[in-house]
Amino acid sequence: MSRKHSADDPAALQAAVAGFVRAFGLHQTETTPCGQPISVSEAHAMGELAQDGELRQVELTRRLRLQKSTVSRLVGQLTGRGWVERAQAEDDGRGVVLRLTPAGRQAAQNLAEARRERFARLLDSIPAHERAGVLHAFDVMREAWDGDR
Amino acid sequence: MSRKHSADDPAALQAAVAGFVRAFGLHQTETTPCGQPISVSEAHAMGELAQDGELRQVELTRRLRLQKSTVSRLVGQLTGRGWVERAQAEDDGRGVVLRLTPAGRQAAQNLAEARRERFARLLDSIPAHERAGVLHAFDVMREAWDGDR
DNA sequence: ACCTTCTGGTTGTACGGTCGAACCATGTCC
DNA sequence: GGACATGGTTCGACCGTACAACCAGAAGGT
Repeated sequence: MSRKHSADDPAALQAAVAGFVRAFGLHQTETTPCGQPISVSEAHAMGELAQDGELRQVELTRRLRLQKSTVSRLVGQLTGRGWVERAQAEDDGRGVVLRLTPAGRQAAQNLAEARRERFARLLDSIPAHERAGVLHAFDVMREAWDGDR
Repeated sequence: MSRKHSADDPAALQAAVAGFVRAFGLHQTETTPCGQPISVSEAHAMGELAQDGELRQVELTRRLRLQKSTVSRLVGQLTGRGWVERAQAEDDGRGVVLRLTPAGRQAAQNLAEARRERFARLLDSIPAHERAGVLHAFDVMREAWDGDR
């Protein structure tokens, strides 16, 4: 596929990442790569909430790496859908605690299922002997990126 | 980082990809992950043009996986910056051929350099023995994604 | 030749995600 | 108690993308 490139050539890595990004359609904002009618950030937010049960809004902001204003609006949309409810933090009068409603839990489950199916199909297309390596690679990349940013 | 997960668990792959996407800040539209003051799509377009020298607009559309209207506007911006010029295709009266201007070539070179530096730093943060694997992983992912979409 | 259909591009319109700044309330520290 | 920091909200703006309508040139059939 890619032209001759050593593994130590930055251009090779760049090309590989760029290809991946484009293929996944990560610049298309209003649809999740898995085809769900929900924005990527919303999907991520739902994932975090489903996983943690309860989450401080500021913590969600940190995890999503967005501005607090953006997250505020984002959460507003999710509550608008009836998926999330806000509550006052007990230990901090300023804080907002986010929690999934029953409908939200259902939605998160559906999202997770769709995602699981999509990724299961994807996984099927990855030769079995490559899987562990691929998985590992993304972790390595994320850590490396965080490490020197 | 992630909890115990087998390499055959779709959720593991999903989590790995999600983490990577967020870490790279791919939702920030008007800055390239490398910190350049240019949109991701513009950067990709410049890369393609620099690589091919000449490119039919429709081909660029295909490679960037965008709508033709979006690309038309995108190209308009690049010509506005004086980086790209449009010409009539010789073999097709409808077609538009895109070419970098000298300034565009310079800009592309600067972008490439910034990208190279960023990825070189990133590469430095990746243990040497992981590099080939990481590189390979992105290719595998892209192919797998294309394969069953 | 003519008509139809397809294809490459452009323009208008709308939508939606993100940011920055201004502002408020609460917590924290000296 | 005053100064500063922190968590949230609201407002205004920007920009990338999609969809639809439209146009002009190409391709193919009759």
